Amino acid sequence: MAADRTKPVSRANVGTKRVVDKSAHRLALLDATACVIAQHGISGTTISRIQEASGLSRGLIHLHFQSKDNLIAELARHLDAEYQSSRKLAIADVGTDPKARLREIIRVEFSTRILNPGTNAVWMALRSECHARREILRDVDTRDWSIYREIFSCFSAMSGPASDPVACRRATLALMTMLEGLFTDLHLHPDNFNRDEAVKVCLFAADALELGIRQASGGWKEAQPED
Amino acid sequence: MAADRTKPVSRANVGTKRVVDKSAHRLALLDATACVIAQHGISGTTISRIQEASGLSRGLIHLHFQSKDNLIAELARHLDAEYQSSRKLAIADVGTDPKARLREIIRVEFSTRILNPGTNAVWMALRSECHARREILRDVDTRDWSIYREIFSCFSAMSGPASDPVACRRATLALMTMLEGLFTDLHLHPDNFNRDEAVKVCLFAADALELGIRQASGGWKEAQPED
DNA sequence: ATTTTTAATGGACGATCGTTCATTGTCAAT
DNA sequence: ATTGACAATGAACGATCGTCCATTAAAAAT
Repeated sequence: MAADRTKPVSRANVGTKRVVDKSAHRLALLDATACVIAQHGISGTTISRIQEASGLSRGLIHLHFQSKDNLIAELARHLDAEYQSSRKLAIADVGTDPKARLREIIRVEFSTRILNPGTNAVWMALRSECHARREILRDVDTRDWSIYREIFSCFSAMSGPASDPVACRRATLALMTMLEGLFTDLHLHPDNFNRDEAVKVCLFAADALELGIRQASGGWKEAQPED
Repeated sequence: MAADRTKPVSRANVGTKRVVDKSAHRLALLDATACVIAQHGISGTTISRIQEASGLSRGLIHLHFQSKDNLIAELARHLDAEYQSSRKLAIADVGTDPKARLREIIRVEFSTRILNPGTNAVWMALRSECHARREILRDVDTRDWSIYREIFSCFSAMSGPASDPVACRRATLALMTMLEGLFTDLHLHPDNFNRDEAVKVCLFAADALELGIRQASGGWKEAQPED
């Protein structure tokens, strides 16, 4: 038994029950914070309310996160990471057909996993404060520009080899900002918002934008070779 | 002179120098509040900071507005009224040609009078809190749906008499949500944002959406009668 | 010239804010 | 069984919050 002493004890407690509980508390606090922000707005978000919503003790908040500001910054990081992984997982096994890919990219953005009134309200709140809290800017930045490259390549591929890159760029920005605007709509009208109709609006716009790219790329004759 | 006594004194002091000063202070406070929100976020907006930004006395805030919450609600009303009147004035003398009208509607939304980083940040902040502050919901609601009717009628007229109303509706929503999304972009990237390019993206999308409506309305033959 | 009315001031109030820290509870190692 | 390490607690702190109100200043009415 004394031989164990030679071990550096290695700090590798990771995996014990304790550690699990700790990270569970961490998640519970992040979740509670999100709930409070969604319900009371960022200006009504206080440590007391977060404590109440989480059911955990007051001091725990400063044990896991050092300050309230840091808690909010970590929430931004957490939400961004969750959004990114959810999205990438959801579109991982879609084929290479650009039209099908674009449809799926749009559909996924409106899936309940990614877009729901609660989470969306938190995104809006964090974004509105991005200048007062510089550290969250990267995490709330239009949900990452990786989606830009994906949509751009879809439009490029859909519109044929001679597609005008400027037109593709504008179509991509148009669709991306549409998604943003629809999220705002959901935030303002959580009860009236119709997911299916929102998807249809996007799909209609995607088709229209493809037509726009084709026209901008000059001529219609060779524009529909494989349709 | 004594005869004046018979007058009910009529409380019609409106127009005196006093009243003018009063409303000037009111505007100064609203402006200062907007600046503080834009700079510090809604969670960093305090009476002290508003006082400091306005240069007026502390008690004045509660003299003009009864409470901080009411001050913010009045700011929402004020900004909405200013946006509405600016917009209507700007597109008042545009002709009836639907394409020209639509172009002007878009152009006006990105005019510095209506869209600037400071005001836009306040819109974002107020919107994010619309559920915690129900009284401002009407004023921050996607900048009024009057713009919906205008864009819809433009698309309808542009796409010919047989245009599919469902397609027109979707195109209108697409363009409106694009505007929303571009405002979010300006908020997140006030330095990178390019007004002219934003307008071009919208105009490109408007053209594309017109094509989309035409296609959805069935056939191309009679769709371009006057083009 | 005097009174009345109203705008404006800013010090002070209690409440609540975010944070700290001495203490307690709970496992793992000995 | 005892010890050491760390998670967890919540009472208490000073700071700042939004608000109130006694007081002053200034204009209007007499």
